[in-house]
Amino acid sequence: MPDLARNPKQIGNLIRRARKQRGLSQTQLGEKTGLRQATISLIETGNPAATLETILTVLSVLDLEFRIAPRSKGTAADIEDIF
Amino acid sequence: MPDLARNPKQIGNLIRRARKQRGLSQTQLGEKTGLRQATISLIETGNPAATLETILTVLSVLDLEFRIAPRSKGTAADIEDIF
DNA sequence: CCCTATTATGCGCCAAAACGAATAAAATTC
DNA sequence: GAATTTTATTCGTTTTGGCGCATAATAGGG
Repeated sequence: MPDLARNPKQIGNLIRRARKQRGLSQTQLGEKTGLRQATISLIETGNPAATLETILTVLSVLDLEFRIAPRSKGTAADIEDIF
Repeated sequence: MPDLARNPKQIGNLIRRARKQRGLSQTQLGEKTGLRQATISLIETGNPAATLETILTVLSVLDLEFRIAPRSKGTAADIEDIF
C-alpha cells in the first residue's frame, strides 16, 4: 500500500522507517547506495534540494519505488504520515 | 491508478503527458510553478539531477503526487510506461 | 554511568541545478 | 511553405548537492 510522499520531510521519514525496518544503519545504507552517511542523514531529515537520482537510488536499494498518482484527498491515514 | 516512476525518464514522460492532458505549454507550466521553461524542458527529458523540490512543485501544480510503495514486479502495464 | 554505535554537522572542493535572457531548432497551424 | 507557437539549447552567474574527511552530538547497551 503506497504511502503519500508530498514533501521532502515525508519522503525522508518514509525512507528512515524503511531503513530501520531492514535493520540498516545510515552508514550501511550509504555503502549499499554508494552515498555518504552524511548524505543519507540529509535525505532523512528532509533536504528539499536532494537530487532525484539520489532519492531514486535510495528507494531502489530499499526495494521501494515511486508512483505518480492523482493527488488524493487527505485521509486520516495520510495525516499520520506527516511524522 | 498510480504510474510507476522508477527513473528520471519515466518521471519526465509522465509529467509531460500530464501537462499536455491539461493543455499547458512548458512556458505556462513554468509560470504556474515559478520555474523557467528551460527547467521544465530539462525535467521532461529526464534530467537525473533535478531537485526533489522542483519535481514536487511540478507534480503539485499538475495535481499529482508521489507515493512510495514496495517495488512491484514488472507487469506488462509497467513496461508500457517506459515510453 | 561509561563506552560504543549511530546520527548530525562542519570545512573545502568540484560539478551542476536553476536562474535571467536569449536564440536555435522543431513542431503546428494556416 | 511561410509564419507562429512550442521546445531545446546556450552563456554567464549564483547557489547548493554530494564528495572526502573529520568531529560533534546523541542515542543505546552493558
